[in-house]
Amino acid sequence: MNRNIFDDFLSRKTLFLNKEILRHDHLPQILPHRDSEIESIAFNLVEALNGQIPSNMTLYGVTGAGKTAVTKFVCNQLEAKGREKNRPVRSIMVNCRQIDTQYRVLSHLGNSLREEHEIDEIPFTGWPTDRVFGELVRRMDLNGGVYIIVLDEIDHLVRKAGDDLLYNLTSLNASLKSARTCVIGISNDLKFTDFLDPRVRSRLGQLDIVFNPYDAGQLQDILRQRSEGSLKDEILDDGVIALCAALAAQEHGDARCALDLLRVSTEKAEQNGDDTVTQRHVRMAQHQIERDQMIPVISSLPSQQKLVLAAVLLNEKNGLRNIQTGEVYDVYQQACRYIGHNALTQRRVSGLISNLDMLGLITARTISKGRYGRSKQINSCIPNNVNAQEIMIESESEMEEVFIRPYRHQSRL
DNA sequence: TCTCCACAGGAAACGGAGGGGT
DNA sequence: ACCCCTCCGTTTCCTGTGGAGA
Repeated sequence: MNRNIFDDFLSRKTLFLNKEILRHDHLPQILPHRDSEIESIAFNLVEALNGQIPSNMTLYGVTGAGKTAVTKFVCNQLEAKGREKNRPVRSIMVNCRQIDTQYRVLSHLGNSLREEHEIDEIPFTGWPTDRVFGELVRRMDLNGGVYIIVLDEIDHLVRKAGDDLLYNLTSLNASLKSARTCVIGISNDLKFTDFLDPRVRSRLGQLDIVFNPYDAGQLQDILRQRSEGSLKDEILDDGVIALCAALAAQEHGDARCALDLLRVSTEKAEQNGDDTVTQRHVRMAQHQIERDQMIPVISSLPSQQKLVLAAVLLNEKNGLRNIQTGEVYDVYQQACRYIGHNALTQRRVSGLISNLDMLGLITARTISKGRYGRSKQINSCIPNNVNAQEIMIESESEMEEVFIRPYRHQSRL
C-alpha cells in the first residue's frame, strides 16, 4: 500500500560506482595524450610564480579536444603552488558563449573578484561600460597578485561583440598598479583572429597552442581511464569502448561525445536490467543522445523561429527538397496570417534561417542557380525519431493551427 | 562576354525593456 | 522625476554575387 515509487529504483542493482567521473565536466587527475600541451601552458604560466607576467595565449582546437579541461587543470595547479609559495595567483574562467558582450564579461570578472562582505555587486546592466572597467581595475589592484583571465569560446564573443573587449583586456596591465594580468583565449575556430584588429591580434597571440583532435585510439585510452573507478569491473562487453571511441572519432574526435556515449550506454543497460553493456546499448545510446539534444532545442525556440521551422517542414511535407528562401518566406507569411501574427521582413527571416542552420535543425547552403538567382538551399535535418511538429505544438499550442491549415505553395520554374 | 535573377548579408538605427545615478 | 546606460529583436537601406542563358 505504502510503496514509494522510488523504492523500486533504489533497490535496483547499479552498474555505476561513481557516475560523476564519466561526466564530461568532471576534471580528472590525469589527462591522457595532452602532456605536451600541458607542458607548453605550464612553461609559460610559471612566470606568474616568479613575479613576472606570463605571455597571453590562444588555444585552438575542435570541441571536446580537451582545451578547457587542460586549462582548468593547469590553472588549479598554478593556484595551489601560488598559495604554497605565497605568490597570489587567481584564475577566472569566463564562458563567452553564455556571457557574450563586453559589458557582461567585465561585470562577471568584477563580480568574481568580490569578497563576501565587500563592496556591492556590479549590476548586470545600467552602468556605462568604462565605469565597469574602472571598477574592475580598482578591485584587481586592491587584491594584487597575478590574474589569469581565461576566455572560453572567445571566437563566439568576437563574432558577436567585436574585439573592443580584447583590446581593453590585453592592455589592462597599463592601467594596473599592483596587480598583473594574463589573458588566455580558447577558440574552436583557427581563423577567428582574422576578425581582430592587428594590434589586438599580436598582443593576444603571443603564444599559440593547437590541440589536435583525439584519434580513436586515444579516445579509447581516455574511456578506459575514466571507466576505472566509475563503472563496476567486467561489465563492459568486448568492443564497447572501441565502438564508443570510433563513433566519437567520426564526430571530429570529441571526447565529450565519447564519454556521454559510454555513460548513456551503461544507463541503458541498467534500465534494461542487463549485467553487461553491449554494442547494442551503445547504438541505443547514440539514438537517445541525438534525440535528447534536439528536443529542448526545438521546444525552446522563440515563436517566430518556430514558425520559420514550421514553414520549412510544411514545404517538405508538400514533397519539396532543397527549398529556397523565397518559398519558405511565402509559406511563413501564410502561417502568420492564420494565427494572427505580424510577419517579419524577409531580411529577418533570412537571418532566422541561418540561426536554425547553426542550431543544426536545418541545413542551409547558399548556391547560385545562374539566371534564376542566388539563394539558400534549405533542408531539414531532424532525425526520424524526433517529431518536430508534435514538440512545437506541445510547447506552444497555437502552432497546431499552423500545421492543419492548407497552403498555397509557390510553383517551381 | 555580358546581363540579370533572387537573394545574401553588412551597417545603422529604432524602440521598448532591463537597469543605473542624482 | 529625469536622463543616462546596455541589450535584444527587429526594420530599413544597402551593396555584393555565382553562374545560366542570351
